[in-house]
Amino acid sequence: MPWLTPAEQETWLGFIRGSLLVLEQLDAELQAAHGLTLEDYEILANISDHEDQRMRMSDLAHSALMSKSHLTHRFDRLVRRGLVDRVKCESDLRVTYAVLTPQGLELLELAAPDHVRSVRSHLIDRLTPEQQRNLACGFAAVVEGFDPPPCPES
Amino acid sequence: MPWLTPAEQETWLGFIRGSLLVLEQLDAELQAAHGLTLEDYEILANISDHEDQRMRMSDLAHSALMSKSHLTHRFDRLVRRGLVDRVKCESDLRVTYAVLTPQGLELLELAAPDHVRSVRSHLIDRLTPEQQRNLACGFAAVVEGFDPPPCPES
DNA sequence: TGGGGGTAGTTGAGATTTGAACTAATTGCA
DNA sequence: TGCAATTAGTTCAAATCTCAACTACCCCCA
Repeated sequence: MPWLTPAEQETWLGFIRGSLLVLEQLDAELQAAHGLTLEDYEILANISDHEDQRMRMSDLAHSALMSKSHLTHRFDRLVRRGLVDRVKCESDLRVTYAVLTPQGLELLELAAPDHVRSVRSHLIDRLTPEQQRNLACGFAAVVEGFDPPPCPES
Repeated sequence: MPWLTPAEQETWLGFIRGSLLVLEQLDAELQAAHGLTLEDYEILANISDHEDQRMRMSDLAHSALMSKSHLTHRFDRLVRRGLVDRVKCESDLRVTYAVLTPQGLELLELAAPDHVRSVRSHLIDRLTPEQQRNLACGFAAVVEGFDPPPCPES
C-alpha cells in the first residue's frame, strides 16, 4: 500500500506487530503460570487498586477496557472460580460492586510479581530510559484524554 | 501495583491503552465504511502486496498474524462474500494459494485510501517525525527478529 | 518402493465474544 | 405525584475463535 512513506510504514507495522506481540506474550505467561488471562488480571488488579477494594461494574468495565457485557461474562467465570464476588449497593439498587474474595486477593498477590516481571522483560527492559520516555510520550499523543507525560523538549 | 516506577507505569499503561485504542478505532472505521475488519483488510492487503497476487495460506497466516485455523475460518467468510478465492497449487498438492477476486481487489482499492487516512489520523499525524522515529525504534526493540530502523544515536 | 515422519491446510466442537434487547431502579420535571 | 428518559447491569442468540484432531500429500532413505 504505497500511501505511507517507508518511515511511516515502519511506524505502523512496528506498532501493530509490537503491540500484538507483547500483549500475546504477557497473556501467555500469565495463563501458563497462574491460569489468568490478561483481562482477568486487569479485573483483579483494578479492583485491588481501588482504595475501598471495590468497584462498580461499569467503572471496572471502563478501566479494564471492556464492554459491560463482556465484563459480565468474564466476571461470571471469575465468580465461579471463587476469585471475586458481587455485592449489591444499598443506596442505589441498580449498582453492583465487584469485590475480591480472599482467594482472589491471594492469587493476585501471587501473580503480580510474575506479571510485573513479564512486563519488564517484554517491554520495559528492552527500552533505554530515553526510549521509554519517548514511547510513553508517543502513546500519550495517540490517546487523547490521557494525562500527558512531559515530552522530550525538542 | 507498586513494582514499577511511575515512569514505567506510564509506559506500560500508555502501551496497553494506546495500542488497544488505536486498533479498535481503525477496526471500527474500516467496518463502518467498508464492512471489513482490520483482519479482513490485512488478509486482502497482504495478498495484493505480493508480486504475483497470490500467497500460500500459511504464509498469509504468518504475515497477517493469525493461526492457520483462524485464517481458514476468516478466509471462508471472505470467500462467501466473493472477495477472495482458493487456488490449488499444481506442483505441490498440499498447498493452496489465496488470491483476490476482481471484487476483492475492487473493495480493497476502495478501502485502502480510507484506511490509510485512519492510520494517519489516529497514529501518524499525532506524532512529530521525531516521535515517530522513536516509537518505531521502541517497537523494534520490543519485537525481536524485526528489521531495526536506525535509532536516534544517543 | 514403500512406509515413517513431516508439512499444508481443514474440520468440528466447545468456549468465548458481541451487540442488541431486556429488567430494574433512579432521576427529573410537568 | 407520576410518567418519560436515563442509568446499571444482565441475558440471549448469533457470530466468532480456539485447539486439538484429522486428511492429504510430499520427502527421504532403507
